[in-house]
Amino acid sequence: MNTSRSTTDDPDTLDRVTWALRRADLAMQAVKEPPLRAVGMSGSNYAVLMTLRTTPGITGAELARLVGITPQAVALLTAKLIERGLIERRLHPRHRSVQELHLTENGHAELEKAERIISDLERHVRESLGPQRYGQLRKLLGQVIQALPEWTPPEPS
Amino acid sequence: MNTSRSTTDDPDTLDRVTWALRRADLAMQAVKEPPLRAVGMSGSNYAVLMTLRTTPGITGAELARLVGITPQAVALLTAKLIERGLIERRLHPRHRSVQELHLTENGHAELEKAERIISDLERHVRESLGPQRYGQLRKLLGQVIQALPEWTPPEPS
DNA sequence: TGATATCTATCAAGTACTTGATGCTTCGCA
DNA sequence: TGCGAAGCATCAAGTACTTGATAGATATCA
Repeated sequence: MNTSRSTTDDPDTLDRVTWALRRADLAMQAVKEPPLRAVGMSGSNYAVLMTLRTTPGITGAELARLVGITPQAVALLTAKLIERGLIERRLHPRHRSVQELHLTENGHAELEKAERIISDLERHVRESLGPQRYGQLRKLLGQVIQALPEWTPPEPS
Repeated sequence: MNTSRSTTDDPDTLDRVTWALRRADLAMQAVKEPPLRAVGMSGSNYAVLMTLRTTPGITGAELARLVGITPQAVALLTAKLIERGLIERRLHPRHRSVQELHLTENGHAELEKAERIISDLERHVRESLGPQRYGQLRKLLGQVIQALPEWTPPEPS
């Protein structure tokens, strides 16, 4: 728990947004993983269920792209979640081999437990920053997400 | 390459900073991993070398905490980096069994190749956001990193 | 000085992914 | 209508970590 040294937080490195973003996400994972595990939900599980809630009926491949993992990994994850009865597969109306993924009733309930933890963390961040800067950060992150895909790596000189 | 659908970017989910942060880092990883690999450097490698540059003489355990992985994982990573001649171990002045990690001459040079890529990405983000908002984002992320460890998870009601 | 606690490194075994390759199904087009 | 291209799912094998446990070295304090 002592990050007091925090040598990586010196201006030289943190003045890069790319690095600050990485470190911030890392710190976020570090604090939210343990309580999530306590309610039986890993970070990946949460990401999958959360995505499934906002985009019901998504296919495995689409899910993979959104969460940032491979289709194979999705297959493994979903298999376990189906076994636990948190999600279910239905037939796709057009494609027969493709299968839609949906949250079950139980899945919604379990997700809600995790949500209580995350929204408390969210509240803490908002109160630490204040509503003004909290809103700014939210907006700026959205803009970064939009801007990133436009980038093309430089030619090796 | 088509993230045109982007269903997870809707206001309902992205209005959470915790989620936006995750997605932004994911998107960042997605664009920077391929070019980094092209110069023979994985994301973990880069993080290790970068941390070692700003904090020379760090121990494996300290490195593990800063990068957010286990000491065992550090041992595996460093073993390969030593084999490639990018870093080296020296004896710790006080503890005999503890070993300091340092970047080699070669390591600095290789890191520089990766740096060219990252700083180009950094430039793109800065130009997309504009200097004003870029600076804000940098500052806000720093504040989030500081605020996170203070949080304690809620009691299960 | 010597017992206890702490921090380091590392071995062993398991888990969560990855890259690579294949078959099936639908779609666009001649 | 039939051919080729593209997208989805899944099998197999390898890699990058993880949790769990152990041993050695130093600091703390009675």
